[in-house]
Amino acid sequence: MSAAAELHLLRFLPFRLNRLAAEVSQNLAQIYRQRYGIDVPEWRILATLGAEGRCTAQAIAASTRMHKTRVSRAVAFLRESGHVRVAAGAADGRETQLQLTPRGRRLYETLVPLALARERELLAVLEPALAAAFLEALERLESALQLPRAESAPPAGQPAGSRVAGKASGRAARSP
Amino acid sequence: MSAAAELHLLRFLPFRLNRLAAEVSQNLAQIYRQRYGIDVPEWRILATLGAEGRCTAQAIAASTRMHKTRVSRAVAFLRESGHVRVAAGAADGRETQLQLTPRGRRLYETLVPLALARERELLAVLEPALAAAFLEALERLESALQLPRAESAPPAGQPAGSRVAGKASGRAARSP
DNA sequence: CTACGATGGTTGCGATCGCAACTATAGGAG
DNA sequence: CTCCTATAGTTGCGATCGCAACCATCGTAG
Repeated sequence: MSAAAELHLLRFLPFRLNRLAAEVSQNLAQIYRQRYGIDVPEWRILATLGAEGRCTAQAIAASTRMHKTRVSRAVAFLRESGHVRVAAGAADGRETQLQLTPRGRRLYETLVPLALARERELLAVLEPALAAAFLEALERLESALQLPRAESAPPAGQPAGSRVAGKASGRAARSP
Repeated sequence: MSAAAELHLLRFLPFRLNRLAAEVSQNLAQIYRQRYGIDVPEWRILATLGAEGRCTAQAIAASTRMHKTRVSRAVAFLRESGHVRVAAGAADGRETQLQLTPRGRRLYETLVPLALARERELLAVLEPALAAAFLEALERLESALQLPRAESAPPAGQPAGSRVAGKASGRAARSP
């Protein structure tokens, strides 16, 4: 009866998930931190606004599960740097509709290909069937934990974005 | 042509991994933070020492990929709280061999079942084949990113710890 | 119209983290 | 033996984060 289970950290799922996520994030974050002067929270806001067009800070916080203070500060930074501005039609006096400026859009369009390339690079180490299973499992876990999920299934073969672009250019660097 | 690639954050793998890991971690961390007064870094050290028996701070940092200052501070805390002590046979004057005190061992043996239960609970939302695929994919990704991995495959059915010992019980609560 | 609870967003503050610098010991090279 | 470099571990410091408190506005009840 008195069986104390042994636990090897390197086989413990929560630890492994954390470590993997941290590693993946750091790789990617370093690129847009050093080259474009933005950090993870800022990137998430750019990505949300880039896809959604416009939404409130509250909506960003809800879908990304970032704390609202984190969103607030990152938005303040992006507004000062001219990547984000408040949208005109302010229905509710409390909320602030946000959207990308042209400059923010250019930065977004510069970052997206990098992000997608990194994602593909990651999934490339899994053969297609395994990758599909992995994504399926991810979806299940997210569902079980009641995390916000994208509605429709991604176009087969491309887990995240899919479209390609003629555009490339855009020079939206920063540094402070 | 200027169709910029769209990227939906909710389908973007690095983001999803981060969010999932944070969610899983937080769930678990809250338990041993509130009930036992230890935090994630401390837990990782307990887990490492519990399984390894004894090792240096450097070894802990390497295998967990925590920054050495984080390890240093967590070890300091665990030593003050009487869960960890320096082991006798100090070969090298620079390093410090660490090990659990009996009290640390009791806390470890209290936490392990909670951790394993949580892990099982998580994997239970995946049917066995999918869970196996998920773990396989995880392993591949870790390998691709050159993260430290456990050597031998886990006994089928039990992803993490498995072994039993004679010891059990112990009441090792704390709070500060 | 005024009062009041709820919500969107910001700010003060304490805690944590990582980097860089530091101390101390180890292990050669001359 | 002394110098020099590398490694184990600690500490000072600035940056980030989350919580709680706060401000402003909305919606509703009286």
